[in-house]
Amino acid sequence: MAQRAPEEQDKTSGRPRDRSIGEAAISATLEILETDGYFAVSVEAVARRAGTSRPAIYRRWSGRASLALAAVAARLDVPDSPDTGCTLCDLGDSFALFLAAYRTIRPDALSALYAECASDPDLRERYLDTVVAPVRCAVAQTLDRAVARGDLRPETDRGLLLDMVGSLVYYRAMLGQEHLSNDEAVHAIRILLQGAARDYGALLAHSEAMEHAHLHASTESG
Amino acid sequence: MAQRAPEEQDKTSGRPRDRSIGEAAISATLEILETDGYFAVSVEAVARRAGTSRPAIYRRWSGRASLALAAVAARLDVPDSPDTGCTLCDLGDSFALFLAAYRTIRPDALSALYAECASDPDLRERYLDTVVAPVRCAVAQTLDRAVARGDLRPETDRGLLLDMVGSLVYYRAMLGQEHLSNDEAVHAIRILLQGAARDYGALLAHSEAMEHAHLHASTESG
Amino acid sequence: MAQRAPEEQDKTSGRPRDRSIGEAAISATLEILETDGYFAVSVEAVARRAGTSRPAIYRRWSGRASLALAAVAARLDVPDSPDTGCTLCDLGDSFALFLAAYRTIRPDALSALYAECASDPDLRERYLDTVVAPVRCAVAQTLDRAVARGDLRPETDRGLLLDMVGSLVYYRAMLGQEHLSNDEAVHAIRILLQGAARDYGALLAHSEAMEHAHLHASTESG
Amino acid sequence: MAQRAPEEQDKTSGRPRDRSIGEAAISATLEILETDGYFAVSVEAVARRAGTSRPAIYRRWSGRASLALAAVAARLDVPDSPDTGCTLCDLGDSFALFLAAYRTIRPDALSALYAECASDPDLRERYLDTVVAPVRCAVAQTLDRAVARGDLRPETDRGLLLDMVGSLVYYRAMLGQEHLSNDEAVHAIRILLQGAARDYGALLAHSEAMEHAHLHASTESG
DNA sequence: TGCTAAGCGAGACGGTACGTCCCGTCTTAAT
DNA sequence: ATTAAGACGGGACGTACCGTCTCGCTTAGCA
Repeated sequence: MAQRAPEEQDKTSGRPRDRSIGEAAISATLEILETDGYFAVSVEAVARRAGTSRPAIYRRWSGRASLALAAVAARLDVPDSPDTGCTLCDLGDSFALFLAAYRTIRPDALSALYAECASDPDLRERYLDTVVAPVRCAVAQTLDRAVARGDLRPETDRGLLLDMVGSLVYYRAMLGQEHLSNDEAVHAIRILLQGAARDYGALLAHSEAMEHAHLHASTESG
Repeated sequence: MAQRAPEEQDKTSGRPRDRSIGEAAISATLEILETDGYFAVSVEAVARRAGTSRPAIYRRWSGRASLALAAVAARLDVPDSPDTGCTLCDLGDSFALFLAAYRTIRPDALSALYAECASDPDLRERYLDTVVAPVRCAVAQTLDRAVARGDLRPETDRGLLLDMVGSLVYYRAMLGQEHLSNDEAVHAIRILLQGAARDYGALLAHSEAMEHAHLHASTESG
Repeated sequence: MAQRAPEEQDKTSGRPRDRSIGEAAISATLEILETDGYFAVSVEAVARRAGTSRPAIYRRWSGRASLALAAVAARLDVPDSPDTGCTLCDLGDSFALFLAAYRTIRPDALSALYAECASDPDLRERYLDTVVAPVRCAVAQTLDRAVARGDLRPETDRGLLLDMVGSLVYYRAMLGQEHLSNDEAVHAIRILLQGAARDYGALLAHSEAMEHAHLHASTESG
Repeated sequence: MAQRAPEEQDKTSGRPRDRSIGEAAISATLEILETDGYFAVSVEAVARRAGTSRPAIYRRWSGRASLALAAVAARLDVPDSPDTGCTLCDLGDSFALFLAAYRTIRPDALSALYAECASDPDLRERYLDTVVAPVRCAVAQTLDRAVARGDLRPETDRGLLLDMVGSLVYYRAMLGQEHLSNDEAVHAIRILLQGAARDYGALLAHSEAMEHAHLHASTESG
């Protein structure tokens, strides 16, 4: 009762699905989501706006939540984890990527969508995989590399640190009137790494050197 | 279109409102919330379980969200901010209080409730005041005292630190399968204060001393 | 699963039914019936054209057949049986009344409606009562009076005679491209009464005398 | 959009149509018609029961009505008009033949089928040709012979008389709980011919003589 | 024998209409 | 004036079935 996503059509016989309907439905959903919020999204309304019929929607998704999730997933650019060699920079870039991704989605849509997904295990998993995981995953890789470089204290609970980064973004993405700003992100990273890094000063120095190198590179290439 | 809370009845004439109906409705709402989750809460269901009629509910609240919010508010014990004189202990206690408070509410109920409140400015404000503010407020006082004692670095962004604490609790309260554990809370505080404290070692020492004093006190009184 | 007709609302409490919706539905049904035929009548289409919703229709009728039957019943003027004292005239008038009544309804609507009613005993009975019975009844009274006057041969099967009159009208009303004409009706009556009357010549004479009387009356009063 | 009957395949190339599919479909239709009535007939149901697919049906008929009509046509034995030389007997035999033919078809099927055919001119014509015409035609021939013999009054409207006979059978075949009985048919003929015959007594006498001859013949041959 | 065209079963398609649920409102009678 | 009762008008639901279409294969008849 959850996915039935368009991409899953591997059937050998039968009339092939009209791809444009699925796309129109996703577009319509995103429009409604942006214009009137999650609760204005209904299979009925989406079908109407997409110029199609309810059954055509139900053939592709199991209901409102599944549809909205697909729409949000289509909107979310899943960012690749940055790898500059500098833990501080990577973390900053990770934050920036998340923020960029979530900024395309109305804050309340996320909470409403999650709320509706929460009661269905399948859907909940898809939500976490689609919306939460990419963010966590990118940060996780960054942290893994930091660990590999020996930048973090050995006793640091990586999972918790992950949550502390992720939760901050989410908190604002879901509850906030506005998303986290870049300045706030930089500040938060400082606090977290001052607490978690083996030698924050060294990281900072490295970062600044990188920045200079980058500036030089930019200057030279420019 | 939002509150119409029971306490607002100032009418001078006519049959007075039966106060027990409001109470029964709140109880019924809490029961349904715990048993079957937020989406099982409907004015219909609450009226039925409270042994009253739908219009009687609508006379007191504007709808499901308003009603559920009132119920959650009734459930949440707003904790007083602890003041032990030790920043580390205070922060730990603050965490513990929030966790205790939120633990009485199903994680998904919070996100669903917020989602529904988000579209109505009045309701949204009430939600933030009722559910979010107490947590933030208690931590804020703790942080203020820490600042007053000179325990934090001067450049620390107190608001951001506040969000980092609050968001962690919320993140887990709303998204998590389970709420934050005490161990995780302790660990998180360590990271945050190692980052934000002027001298984390001193705070730690103070805390341990307090703990010993407390242990002695307990021992002596026991 | 059949009637639930608007007139049956005797409830003591609760919001009273909006009478105009029922009327609009009947009107809409009649319009569709006339314009596009029985098969274009659907609860959906009627609700749309009546500017209301499907449930509002279902609250009043059990479905398409029931609704269409009510509409046809509203259209059919149930004629009073004529009583001129002249069997020939009465029968002629009866025919004319039926024809006038059925002429307001598309021939194919009757057969389609009956076809759909036939499978539901309740509905079938209502159909017979509403559409068929009035016609039969009026003729039956005419024949009864003829019998009372001694105008018919004693061995005549009154029920069969009734069917022979009714069937002729129905046959044309349901199957025919066009309804029975007045001339055909007069001719049919002659055939039937020549066969069934004790003394057809006397009836004819009587009828002509009546006609003259009527003409004189008309002349005198005119 | 109406017939597309199996016999119309004149294509010169390509795989020829599998004749057995058409036959299986007709059989399946008749079975469903008898067992569950007209409304249980659907292209889907027929295809399933005939062990074939929906498109295969649609290749042969335009839809349910067309299919059902073909099935009914296959069932109806078109009776030859009897010619005994006796008007009364011929008419009685004609009635009997119709009744026998229609008795093989559920009364409600006729009205439902006609109702559905009525909206499509092509189909309507086919219905009249297939179901109605044979009956009318056989009676018409009987009446023609009666006219030729001088048995009917010259002023009799032959078409109307035709309708009076046909309508009576139809009326009962379509509307009735049960078909017309033989006794009723005899009685109806008496009424009609008493009205339409030049000399009913002579016809009656002739008929009785025939009957005797027939009895004798039967006796002799038996 | 190989090609071609139309047949075939299978099954999903797009869409209409269905009959139902539940929401939030309104009316009535009674307290 | 407010209560409990309960029906109201209506938005949306999820489903059944319609008639169509696409597929991959089969099957004749023409070349």
